[in-house]
Amino acid sequence: MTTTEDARDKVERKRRMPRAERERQMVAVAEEIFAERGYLAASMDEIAERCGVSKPMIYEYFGSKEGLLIACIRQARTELVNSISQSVVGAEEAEDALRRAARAFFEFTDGHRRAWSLLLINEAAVAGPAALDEIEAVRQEQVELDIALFSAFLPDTPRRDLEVAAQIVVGACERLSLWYVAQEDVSAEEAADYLMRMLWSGVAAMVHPRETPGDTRPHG
Amino acid sequence: MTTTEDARDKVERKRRMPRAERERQMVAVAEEIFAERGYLAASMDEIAERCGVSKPMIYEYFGSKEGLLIACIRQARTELVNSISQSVVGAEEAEDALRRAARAFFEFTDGHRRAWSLLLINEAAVAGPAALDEIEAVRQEQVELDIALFSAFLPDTPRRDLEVAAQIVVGACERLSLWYVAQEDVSAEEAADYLMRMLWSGVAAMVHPRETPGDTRPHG
DNA sequence: GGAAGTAACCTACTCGCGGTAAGGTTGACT
DNA sequence: AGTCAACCTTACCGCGAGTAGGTTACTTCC
Repeated sequence: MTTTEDARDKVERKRRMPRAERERQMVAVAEEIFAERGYLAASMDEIAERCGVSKPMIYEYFGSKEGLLIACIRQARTELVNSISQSVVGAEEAEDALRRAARAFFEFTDGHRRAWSLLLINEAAVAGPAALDEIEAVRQEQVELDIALFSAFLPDTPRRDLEVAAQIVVGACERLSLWYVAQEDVSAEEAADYLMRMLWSGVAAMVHPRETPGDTRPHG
Repeated sequence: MTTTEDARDKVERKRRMPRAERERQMVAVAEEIFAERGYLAASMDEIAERCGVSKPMIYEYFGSKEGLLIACIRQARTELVNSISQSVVGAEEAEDALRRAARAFFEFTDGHRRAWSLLLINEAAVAGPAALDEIEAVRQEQVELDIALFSAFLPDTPRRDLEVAAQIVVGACERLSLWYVAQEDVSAEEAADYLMRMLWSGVAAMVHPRETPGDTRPHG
């Protein structure tokens, strides 16, 4: 019969796909369902069904529910890193670079809420240690990025001071992003400005501790 | 038979307990198992067994696994709030109060790791929206505490500025606490000093924005 | 065109765990 | 002694993660 299928011309339903393409689709669908129902409430059967495929296919490609989550996290991480990396090219001093990076970060969290919710550790620890490690790796990457950024523009500063500054910046960004997406009248740029107003003087003071009045430094 | 039981004199095993006491025991055991295995891997049967009781008792008292988790979170929250509240009595200016609060916070996260791991949202979002709300309530309480602390010592500052400052402080504390417990040669006091060095000048500048050179405030 | 090989896919199952129904035991108070 | 309530148990259900084993369709080579 020439008409190989009957009503199957309906926008290419039930197509067979090569592995790479199917994997991409599965990750996209999973990201959506994880974000919408939460990791626990999301069922593998539902994800499979929305892919137009049966459950064992997902296990074939990703091994486990946690494996699928990790794939989603990895993708979100890549997107985030790309956004931030692109935002800092062209910056000529540390302050400018940090402001740009912060702005890109806030824009990302606002625009890619699904992806961001996966990175928020919210849905991770549930799945086992591997997913948690994956999330911590994302944060550590942020920290390293900040350290690189500081030390590139402001050398000869103790590693530990850089690390502390970076940890604080990352923590502040994370919390501030949650606050800012809840406010309707605050833009990513304003959020970044708030952050810089609060943090930059401290970063600068820590990084080259000169001419800081009323400075009560800890010990050494 | 006078010997009502045989080998039951072994440190009061299988005693009957009044509800309040049993509930306390269950929360203590659950906190331990949640922290040690993670929420998902922790089984209600195991918790029941370690309590020397059968599973339906837990459901009788806490309704669900999530309910038990929430009870644990509430208790950890109470302990944390008590620690911080006590630490700030006697402070006479905002800077001192914030430093004491930060120090108490770091000491708590180091000393009560089990309790703290529950508050770290790590184990929460898994359980459903209620547990997540419970965790967010803890953070919001921290934020309110900071706002109260700032505004008590430094009045006539826009509410929004206080809120931003508080969010940043909370985020920074959270991240810094994770960093500091991993370092063996950093005390809670030093961590608090780091925090103050990085943040205080920004907080002070935001709270009364005078004589801040190069100040590019956002918009209004 | 057809056999052979392989990549994509499915049906039908097991099993562990959260949650529950229905009933048993113990002690306090009359 | 009898009763009532609080404490506690055994024995089950259903759902969803994960799997064993077979089927379909596309490519390749003659």
